[in-house]
Amino acid sequence: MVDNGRQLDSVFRALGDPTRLRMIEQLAQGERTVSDLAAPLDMTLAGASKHVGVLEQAGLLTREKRGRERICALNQESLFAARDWVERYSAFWSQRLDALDQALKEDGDD
Amino acid sequence: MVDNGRQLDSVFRALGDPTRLRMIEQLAQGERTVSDLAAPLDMTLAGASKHVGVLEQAGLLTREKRGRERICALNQESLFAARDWVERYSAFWSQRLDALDQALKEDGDD
DNA sequence: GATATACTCAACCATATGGTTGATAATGGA
DNA sequence: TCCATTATCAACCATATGGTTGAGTATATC
Repeated sequence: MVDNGRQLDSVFRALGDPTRLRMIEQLAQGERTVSDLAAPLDMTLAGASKHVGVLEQAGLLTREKRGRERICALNQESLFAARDWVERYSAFWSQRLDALDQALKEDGDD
Repeated sequence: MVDNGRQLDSVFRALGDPTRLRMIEQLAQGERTVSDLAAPLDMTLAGASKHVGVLEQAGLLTREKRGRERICALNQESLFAARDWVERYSAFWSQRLDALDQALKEDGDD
């Protein structure tokens, strides 16, 4: 088991760009070539390719050569790692709010 | 209902830095002053303050002046927005994998 | 009032990032 | 074989980012 723990920030950084978010949304619906991903974007193919590279680097997708195309596919693991982190820390916070709530309720309970 | 939808990327970008991830982890345990957040970091207070600003800008925390201190507290909403997005698109992808699985199974089912 | 504390702001610097163009490689189809 | 398609690479540019220092503003404490 790899320690994904401390490159989570690179996953979030990769998601921190509207162009790349769109790419992920595309890929959630199935495999896409780099050209497919580039098509809806107002950008050169080379530019789009660089974005794909960032997502690949962060482990969010895989790129497989098939003929002269490169087929991109989502890689769940990184997405799940991000989800787990966010869930964990928003949950912590929720618990604290609940506890605070409880304390206030009991305090005003005379 | 505000359209948070299209500044999600700023939330992810804010999370895309290890220093700021640590800050969020701190804040998940309760309110903290800017100095509290800065203490464990190898960085000037001014530097830490800028990071807090980024998180505030992205809506991930609120900063409230109390005496000469600024009390920082997590703001669930942005965190939840991030969680929801990630959950949604990783789920889409899972469904596709399941469907593919099913199709393959049925195909080889003679 | 004088001084220390907590923090922000502005200016600055080095590096990273998002984009372009032009060249190149590899594959597919006429 | 010849050309078009798909994609990457390298070089370049402008702007954003992460950090610093030095100064300034409130607030607390002596």
